[in-house]
Amino acid sequence: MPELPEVETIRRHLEAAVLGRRILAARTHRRDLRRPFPAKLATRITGRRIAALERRAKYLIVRLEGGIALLVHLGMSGRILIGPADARVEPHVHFTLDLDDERRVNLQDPRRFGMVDLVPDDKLAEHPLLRGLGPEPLAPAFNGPALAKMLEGRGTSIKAALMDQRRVAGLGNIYVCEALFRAGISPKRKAGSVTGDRADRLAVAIKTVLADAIDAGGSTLRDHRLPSGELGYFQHHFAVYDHEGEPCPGCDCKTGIKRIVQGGRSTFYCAKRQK
DNA sequence: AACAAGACCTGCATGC
DNA sequence: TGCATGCAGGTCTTGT
Repeated sequence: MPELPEVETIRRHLEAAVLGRRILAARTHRRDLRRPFPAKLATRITGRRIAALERRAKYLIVRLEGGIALLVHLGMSGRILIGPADARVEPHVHFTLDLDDERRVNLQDPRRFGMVDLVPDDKLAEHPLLRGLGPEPLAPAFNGPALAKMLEGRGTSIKAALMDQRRVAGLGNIYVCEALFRAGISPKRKAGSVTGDRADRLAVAIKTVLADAIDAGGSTLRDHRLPSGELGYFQHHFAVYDHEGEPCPGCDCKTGIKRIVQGGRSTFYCAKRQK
């Protein structure tokens, strides 16, 4: 499910809804997701207040008082929903936090590709899952030259390079396709050939598509929900993603939007407009 | 070292 | 109706 805009949307809504609340009870409802839940997780976080909500790439970081943080990844199908603390636990809800205002935070993830870890604040920066991540694309320092440098010498496709979290952090299949369309760059182009003006255009396209998607609450194809249960609606603004066979919104070409497979994932693009 | 392919899981749409 | 197939927002591991 979630790429950077979906995680950022969830982060913002959680910040408004649960910042400062105390965890009265925490429960895991199975022993693992993609990886095991940390040992004694519930015991170690019970009684603590939620001190900050942050995001790095597609990871949500829930800082708790006392110098520890939950590191959460939502995989493909994960959501975080807030509901009443006395409600029945829904199917596929694997982790719950009962708060001091009679509400419950539910982590629901049918495919269980997500994960939760518990990390001391001073160990976060060197955590194995965060250590190797590339730059945040919405940071001011991310620009054409910085992007070109990350892509320098890469023989792989620009599509595959942008999907690689070590190069740019937080992009996934949807927003890579959409950014390449906005920048007029073919997904098949060699990553290392994206330099100069092209890299400038791509950096701007990445920033704007992410910002637009965050403004729209992310994209709900199937699973993504805001913590309130509301849908995101950026899917209505896709130019190419999931639009195989439809006319290209940017030109009058006859072929329309094509779908190819790169690295086992669908890529959508306009062969005329993207070079 | 870089890159592609396979594995991990469930649910849903499609077609026979 | 039932069953098989393929596909889905991501990463991690394995093999070339």
